[in-house]
Amino acid sequence: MNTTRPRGPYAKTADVQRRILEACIDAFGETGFYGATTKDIAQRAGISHTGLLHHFPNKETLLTSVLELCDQQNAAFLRSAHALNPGANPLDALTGMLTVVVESELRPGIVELRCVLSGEATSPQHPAHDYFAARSKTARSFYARVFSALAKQGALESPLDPEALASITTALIGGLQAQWLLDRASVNLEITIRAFLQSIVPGLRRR
Amino acid sequence: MNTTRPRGPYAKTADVQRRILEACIDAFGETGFYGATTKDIAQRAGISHTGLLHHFPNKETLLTSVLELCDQQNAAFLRSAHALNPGANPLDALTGMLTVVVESELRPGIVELRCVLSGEATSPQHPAHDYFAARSKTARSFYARVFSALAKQGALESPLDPEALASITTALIGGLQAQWLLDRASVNLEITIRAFLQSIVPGLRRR
DNA sequence: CCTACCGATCGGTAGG
DNA sequence: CCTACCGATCGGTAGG
Repeated sequence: MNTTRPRGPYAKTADVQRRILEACIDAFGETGFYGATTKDIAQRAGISHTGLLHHFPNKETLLTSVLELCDQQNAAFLRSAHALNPGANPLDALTGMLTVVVESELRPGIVELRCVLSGEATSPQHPAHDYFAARSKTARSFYARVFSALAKQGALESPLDPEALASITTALIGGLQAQWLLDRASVNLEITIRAFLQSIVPGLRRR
Repeated sequence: MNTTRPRGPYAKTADVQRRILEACIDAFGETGFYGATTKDIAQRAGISHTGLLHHFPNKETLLTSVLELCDQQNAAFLRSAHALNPGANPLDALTGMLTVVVESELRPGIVELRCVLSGEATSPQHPAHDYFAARSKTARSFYARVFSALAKQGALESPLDPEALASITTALIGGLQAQWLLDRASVNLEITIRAFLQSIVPGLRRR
């Protein structure tokens, strides 16, 4: 029985842990960190409550683990799209980030997770506060480098400086995702974000 | 004893209920609807748990009441700024909304409340889901009328249509407020939003 | 608007 | 002695 899973006694573990984190995406995405219960997460994953706590010792570890998983998946995709080097190919970076947003529409649970948790995490005492604060800073500096590189090439058409555009782009994506979750019929994530980016980066119009 | 409070047995009630709703702003803003407890809210308001439930029969009523209060305060301000008639004075409407955002910085608790609750409320089963969905629609149609009126006057300088700009403006404000809560030092709400609006509405630059 | 409580459920841990 | 769990239950606290 050769499957694609790793050999040895850890094959099952990786599988179960993955199912647990998928359950976390749903549970935290629906009611947030505070609203979710470890017992409900265990039930969704198809294991007992104590079985859950064998793999992840407490609720907070579930939170940090699921955020780590999402980051790894995002990073893996961006690497494969060669979109992580903003200085070298700023246009690729922008289209790469756009594709991530479009792909995310296929997994609304991920969008809900980020939306609900980032809202909760604005409070300093939230266990994911530092994570989201750092993530926000990282996103803004990423876009700032993209827009700076574009400006140097004369490919930026806006009276606003790169830092302001970075802040605006980050806010726009987050805010639009929230809008989309509230009313998926009348909000088109891809078209709206692309239209905004094209209005300030003419080179994006030919893609 | 003539004070500024209304006569009769209801004077104290209005006062207590106001303190309760202020406590709700803090509690819901810190941990969301799910994370907040009615006992904690009672304590913050300086009354007993059952005393709280005398004024508001359950947790959900506290939520709807506090959202109603915020809406009333916003509407009262916008009326006084003559910013609620987008067709007549589109520039006044934009500067009015900008002032609301700036004023909100003086009460971070209100910004946190909206941020945390709107995140939680993206889930359809949340008691404030319909409220935030309707609010989002209202905001977008308001800005769509503002930008349409500006376009008719030839005062709109953007390749994007009024509906897209409305969606972008709404998303930008919400997203920037979230960014500001995570890092107040490096995000300037007023300057960033004003800069964006000025980049598409030249008439705003002279204000 | 208080003290005194309820049915249930919380996050986490015991022994096996 | 390891892993992957189970049924039962801990001390406290939830909304009402």
